[in-house]
Order: sequence, then structure tokens, then C-alpha cells
Amino acid sequence: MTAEPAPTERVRDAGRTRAEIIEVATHEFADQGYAGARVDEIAAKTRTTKRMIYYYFGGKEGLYLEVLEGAYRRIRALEQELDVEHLEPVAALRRLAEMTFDHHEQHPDFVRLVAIENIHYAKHLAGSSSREVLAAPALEVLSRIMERGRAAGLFRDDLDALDVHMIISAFCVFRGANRYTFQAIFDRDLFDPRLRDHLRSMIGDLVVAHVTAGRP
Amino acid sequence: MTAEPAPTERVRDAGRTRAEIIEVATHEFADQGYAGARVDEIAAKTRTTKRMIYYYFGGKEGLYLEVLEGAYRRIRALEQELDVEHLEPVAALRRLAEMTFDHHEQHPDFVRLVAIENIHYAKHLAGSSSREVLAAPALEVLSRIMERGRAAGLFRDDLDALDVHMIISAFCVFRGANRYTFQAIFDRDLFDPRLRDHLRSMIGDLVVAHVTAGRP
DNA sequence: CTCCTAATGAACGAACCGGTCCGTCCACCC
DNA sequence: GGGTGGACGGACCGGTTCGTTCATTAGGAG
Repeated sequence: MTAEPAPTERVRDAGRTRAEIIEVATHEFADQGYAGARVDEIAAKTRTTKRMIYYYFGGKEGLYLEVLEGAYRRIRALEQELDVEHLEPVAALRRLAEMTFDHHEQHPDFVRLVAIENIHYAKHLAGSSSREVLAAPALEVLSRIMERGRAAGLFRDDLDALDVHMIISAFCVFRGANRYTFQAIFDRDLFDPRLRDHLRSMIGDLVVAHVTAGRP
Repeated sequence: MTAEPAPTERVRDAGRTRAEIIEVATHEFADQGYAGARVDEIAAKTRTTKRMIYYYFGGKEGLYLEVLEGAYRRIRALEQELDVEHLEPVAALRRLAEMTFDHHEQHPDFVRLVAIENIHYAKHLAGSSSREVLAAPALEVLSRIMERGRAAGLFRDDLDALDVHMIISAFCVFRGANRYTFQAIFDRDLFDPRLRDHLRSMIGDLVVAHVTAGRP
């Protein structure tokens, strides 16, 4: 008489289970930090048990490492998509800065995980054998832009691409990572939608002003 | 025959005990984070016992709050000392940026505590009644500089002092807070002494380029 | 000198938490 | 249809960790 409850087909699916654990763990670690996150809590928020975490990842640290590497992989994949070869150098640089800004806004978990990993002196990242995690593709794109800008006489010729990358990163990371203390002290929410466009164009202005300083 | 061991006069001294606990706790919380720090470990590193932590601070959270407020107080005290009224606007701005840079370099514990507090959504700072902790004096100094720069026609007149403060903070905080992941990924130690002067002048150049952009 | 209280120390307790053990279920293959 | 191995669940364990209890001592007030 009563309609069958939606079957939900809870079938055995290793890949699915693994992925679900990682997804939940990413949020938990990003939210609570490594020491603050609880294995029991992560397990409870999945549709499987704690036993599976140890089955697939060996332990809390193994799971955290997987979470960290996964987060970096996703960001790197996004970076690889950016294509600004068709823009003239100044516009390309501004676009790169704005895209970085957008990435950081859209991936708050990533920014928090990086902050957490730094609290731990990046020892997991340093020990990670997955070299795919390293070397931001964004840096190569930036190098190309600066090369073109220098060749066209638009940019200063005494600048290092990594320095410029650091400026952009610092701005975008700070906005995400220090959002809460900044709000507490200055009563300004850096993620207020009305402030967003202002900050977004500001990082573009800032970096363009820096690389073109002293040029016509 | 053997000389008396240095007496060390372990006398009862509430102020001393309190201060010692806070000093040790500051390092432990900065090093391990809130959840990662251990009350027993903090107690063991003082010359008193865990009992005293509960006697003076009520518990782990009370101690952390005191540590956080103390760290902010010390930084604020430093900021209040900076005096750049005698310099012309461009030099004053550069000096302010470099002093901020120096503060962050000399107080790595502070930078880490701020990062940790942000992981916790700044809920302790938000609930802190000590208003002395808030409102960076550096911001008022910066406002004065920008006012003078604008009046002299040297600076852009469409800039907000808080935005400029954020740029300086972002750069200096990033260097300290993201030092380890940056090193792991780009193999560059942002605290290498040989890089220090370069980065120090860079934040000056950057902020000056920004506020004077489009001016002769 | 005596008392009173702030300051202190050692040991204890109970909840928590990472990790493990043992056994079951299911899909697939012969 | 019986065997095999990967996927899985739940109960359990032992060390850890925050917080407390009880007793004691130092030192100043009277």
C-alpha cells in the first residue's frame, strides 16, 4: 500500500565512498584545523563509518594529506585554464590578477587549508611526493606576460615574476585568510558583495601601477 | 666547598607566575594552534603547575584569550611609537610601510596567533571586551600622511586609508603567515636575510606607486 | 606571635578520541 | 552454488587531555 521509500540504492562503491569521505573531510579540516577536526565527526557526516577512513587512508594524517593534495590539484587545474595570450600586456596582467582574485573568492576552503598547513610549518606539503601539487601554472603565465610587457617597453625591466606573483597572492590570500580579524578590528567585511568589485579592481590597479612605475 | 647553587629565590609572586604562564602559553598557542596546544605541556614548561592556569585564567580558553589580547596590546604599543610627522608624505609613507614590515618580522608569534584566530572565525577577538585591543594606531598615522599627500597634490585623491593599510598588511602578513607553503612550492625562503631588504623596499615601492599612480 | 588568606602542588577523575579487532555482506568467478 | 576477496559496520581499547579536589605553605595584618 505505502509507496516504496526512495530506494537510494546504497550499493558498494569504493570510489564513491572514498570521494565522499574526502569531501566531508575537506570541509571539516578547513573549518576546524587539523588538531580541531575529529575523525568521529568526519565519519558521522559521511554515509559510512570511521572504520572506512582507516581502511582507505590509514589514519587521520593520511586523510588530511589526501585532502590537502586534492585541494591543490583542483586549484592548479583551474589555473591551467587561464589564457591571456590574446590580450595586450597591461590588460593581460590585470586579467590574471582578477582571475586569481576570483579563484580565492570561490575556494575559501582552499585558502583556509593553506593557512592551516602553514601553522604546521607546511610539513605535510614538504613531505608530499605528488609533485603535481607544486609549481603554480599561474606563475608561468605571469612570466610570459611580463616578458611581453618588457619587450614592448611598457613594464619595468628590473622585476621578478615571482615577486609580482607574491603581491597578487598576498592581496587575495589576505582577504580570505584574515577576513575575520579584519572585520573585528575595522568593522569592514572584506567579503561584502558591495566591496567586492572595488577590491577586485584595486588588485589590478595595484599590480599594474607597480610594474609600470616610472613609465609614461 | 662547592659554591651554593644560584639561589633562584623561588618566592611567591603572583604577577611573576601569571606573566610566566602567559609567556609560555603565547609560544605554545602560536606554535601549535588552539586545539593543538596542550594545557599540561604549557604547565610543564613553566616553573609552576597546571593548577595555576585554572587558578588565574579559569581554563584553556581564558588563557588563550589573555594571550591573544596581550599580543595585540604589545603590537599596538609599538605602533603608537611611530612618528613620521617630520617627513614629507612620500618618505613618510615608505617609512610607515617599512616599519610595519619590521614589526611583522620581529613578532612572528603575533602573525601566527592572528592566523590561528582567523581559523576560529575571530570569535574570541569579537567577544573580547578589551577595546584597547582594537583600532590600530597605525591607521591614524596613515590617514594623516595621506591627508598631507593629497593636500600637496602628490597623492591620488580617490583613495581610502583603510585600503592602503590593507595593502601593507597583506604584504607583511603574507610573508610571515604563508612563509612555509611558499617555500615548499617555490623554493624561496621569504625570511632569508639576503631577501629581506629586497622585500622591505618592495612594499615601499609598491604602496608609493599605488598612491602616486598617474601623477608626475 | 597568630591568624587569615592568597598562592601553590600533587594526585585524581571522567570524558574524549585516535586507532583496532572481529565479524559480516555482497559481487563476481569458476 | 560454493568459494574468494574487496567493501563495510559496530563495538571496543588504551592513552590522552581538560578540568577538579584536597591538602599545604608562605607571608602580611593585627
